[in-house]
This record gives sequence, C-alpha cells and structure tokens, in this order.
Amino acid sequence: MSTKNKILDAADVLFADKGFNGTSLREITSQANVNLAAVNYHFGSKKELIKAVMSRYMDELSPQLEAALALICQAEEKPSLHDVFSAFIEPLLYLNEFKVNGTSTFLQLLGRGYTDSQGFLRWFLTTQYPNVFTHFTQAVKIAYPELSTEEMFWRLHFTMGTIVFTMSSSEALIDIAQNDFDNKLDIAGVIERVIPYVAAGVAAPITKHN
Amino acid sequence: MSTKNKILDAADVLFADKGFNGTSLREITSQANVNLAAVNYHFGSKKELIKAVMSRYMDELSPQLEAALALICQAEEKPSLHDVFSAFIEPLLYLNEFKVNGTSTFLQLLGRGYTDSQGFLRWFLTTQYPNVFTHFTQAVKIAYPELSTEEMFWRLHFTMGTIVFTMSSSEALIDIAQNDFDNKLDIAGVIERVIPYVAAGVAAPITKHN
DNA sequence: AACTAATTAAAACATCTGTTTAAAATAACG
DNA sequence: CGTTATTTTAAACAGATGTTTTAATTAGTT
Repeated sequence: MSTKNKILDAADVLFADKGFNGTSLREITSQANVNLAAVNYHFGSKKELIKAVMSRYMDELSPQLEAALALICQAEEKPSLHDVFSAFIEPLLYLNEFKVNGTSTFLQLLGRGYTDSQGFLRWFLTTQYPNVFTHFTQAVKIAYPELSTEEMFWRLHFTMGTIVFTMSSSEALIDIAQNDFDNKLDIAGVIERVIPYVAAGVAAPITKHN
Repeated sequence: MSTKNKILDAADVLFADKGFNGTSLREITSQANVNLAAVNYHFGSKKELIKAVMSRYMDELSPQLEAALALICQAEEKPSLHDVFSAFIEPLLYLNEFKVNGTSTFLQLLGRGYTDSQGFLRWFLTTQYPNVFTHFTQAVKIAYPELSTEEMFWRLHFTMGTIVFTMSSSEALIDIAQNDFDNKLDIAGVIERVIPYVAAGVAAPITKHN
C-alpha cells in the first residue's frame, strides 16, 4: 500500500476516535508505520490531511446520494418522508463494505467536524458538495410540501444533529444497550431505529410562531 | 469578583466556543486577567476546572429539572410527550437570566462534553447527577407507556443528540437563518422549534425489529 | 549505467501545552 | 504591631505539537 493511503487509513480511525484536535501527527504516522514528515510532504499540512480524509468518503458518497434522491424525486408516486430518509441507508451502509476492517467511520468523522475546529469542516462540505443538500431539500419538499422553507431548514438541521451525534457516540451506546437489554445490535440496527425517529420529527405538525 | 469566579466565567465561554481540548489555560487566564498558575492553585488541574464549570450549571439545574419532572409525574391528567419536553424549557431559559452577559452556554458545553475528551464528561454527569435521567425516563414512560424500555433508551439518546448538537452549533445556524429568511430569532426561538420535533420523534409509531 | 526526479529518513526548529517552584504581596488574626 | 496563613506573581520546567530542513535512499527515464 502507498504511504499516502497508509496515512489516510490511520488518520481516519484516529480522527474518528479522538477528534481532529485530539490526534497528533505523530500518533498517525507511528500507527501507519511511516515517517513523521510524510504527512507534510504528501498533504502539505494537517488541515489538508483532514480535508483529504473527508473527501475520500464524500467523493464516493456524494454521487450515490444524489442518484438515490433524484430517483425519489422523479418517481410517479409521491414519496413519504420515510422513503426520503431511507435513501441514505444503502449508500451509507455501502461505505462499510468498501472499508477493509468493518464499519466506516464517516458519520463519526462528520460529528467531529461539526464540533471540532470551529466549523471549518462544515464550510468545506457545504461549499464542496452543495448538490447533496439541495437535492435533499427538494426531496423533502415533495414529500411534505406544506412545510415552509424556514421550518424545513431547522428540521433538517435537527435531523443532521440526531444522525451525526448518534453515530459519533454509537459505539458507546451500543455497548450500553447490549449490557442492559442483551440484544445483539450493530450500526445497521441503530440506523433502523433512528429513521422512524427523524422521519416523525420532520413530519411533525406545523406550529405557529409569533 | 473572586479569582476563582473570574476563571470560571472565562473558561465557560472559551470552552463552549472552542472545546475543552481547543482551549488552553493561557487563553483562559489572560481572558480572565489572572495569573496562569491560578488555575492549578484553585482547581488543581485543567480536568478539575472542566468539572467545576459543568457543576456550576448542574447544581443549579438539577433540582429544578427534578422538581418540574416530579410535578408532571404526579399530575392527575396523563401528560403528553410535549408536556414532558416542555418541562425542560423554563429551567434551561432560567440559566440565561442567572448569567450576566446573555445566553447560557450550558447546552453548548454539553455538546462539547459528548465529543471532546472521549466521553469522560458523560461519565461525570451520569454518575454525579443520575436522578435527572431516571426521573426523565419515568415521565416519558407515563406519557407513552406502550414504548418498550429499549426503544425508549434509543429515542431518548436521539433526543439528547438533537438538542445538544443543535445548541452547540446554534449560533452559526441562527446566523444562517437570519440571513436567508430575515426572521429575528434567538435561543428561545430555536427551542420553540426543536420541542415539536423531538416530541414527534419520541412519539413515533413503534416498528418491529427482527 | 548514468542522470534526474520522487520519496523517505532523521534531526532540529520554534512554539505551545499543563504543571510546578519559589519568592513576593496581600489578608487574617491574636 | 507582628506573625501566620492565604493568595498572587514571575519564572522555569519537561514534554508535546506542527512544520521545516538537509541528507540519504529509491524509482523512473533516457
């Protein structure tokens, strides 16, 4: 494997586990069995490495999500909100196969990106991959046309928060759940449970605001 | 004002804004206009300072939340989920008055605590303030008795995620919303919008899992 | 094989981190 | 006032951080 990919793989896991600020380049390079200077040689800086780790996922995910959402928008029957959110499941789970050792860390990284480093990652994603967002809001608008644009803005961000936060602490939660309910569970099981939740949240009746 | 409080106030704002890892003691002490060594003198270590910042909020909030939830549980009429979640509003907004310069940073700090520092803050809160959690689950069980304990466990964590995540990035979101919809909005307005969302999410119909 | 370009390696860089030390200043109390 | 105790100060500590430099190695090309 190339040095570049060895760095990306190690950074991926460590960033997801300990955050961007919480992971040093020395941890990454020693985990990857490469020289410390290799990061700055291949990526320029730590910030660029973070972008590269995220881009590896987004470049794979973005077209798939857009395709799935486009399919829903063009369907004959009016889609339900459950349909819209379910469109995310397959592409997200597909990331896991495409990863070597089990589950992908993408959603955990997304959670890190929202809180770590004062939102520079949010800027990166919304400017580099804007189509995912616009297609998504379009799909929701078809499924729930009564919802005003502003109300939708908020509910979509609530949803984003639910998903990202849940996945970024999913390991700990799965551990607790398995202890308390001795119910075998994995990432797919968590997703199965969160979809009805967010669908119901977005579909909540509209309330007046003064 | 005492040195101890000057440190707590400065740390509060900086921790909320840049995270626990992202804030150095030197930033805190220079913002607070006190000597660097004062932190270790008064609190012992940075970790203890973090606990102190959180305890200041929790010691104020915890009894109020428990009282509000107890009131709901003992009411004659069966409370709705909306009632249960609304019980959080007043105590949370009360934190703002009790703060000098505007809105409290409590929920932002809570968000930091879940992602930063590998969940040691979650351990701290659940062990130091367990009653809030048990009272809350009791209230939800009364409002929605059909929900199994496991399903409730998940939905409450989804809710936690929604709230915490939303509030930890509320400033940025409010900015965006005000630009796009020129609608004056503050923290209270965001809370007003998130309550129906989470209430609907928790109240979502039960789905079979294999 | 010989020369050039790309990569790796070890070391040093300056800066920042939390914490500790020891002296100075202030407060409290008999 | 004089004597403790408490608090503040400046300085230094040891270690970690991202980045750069310079030399050694490897790969690619003619």
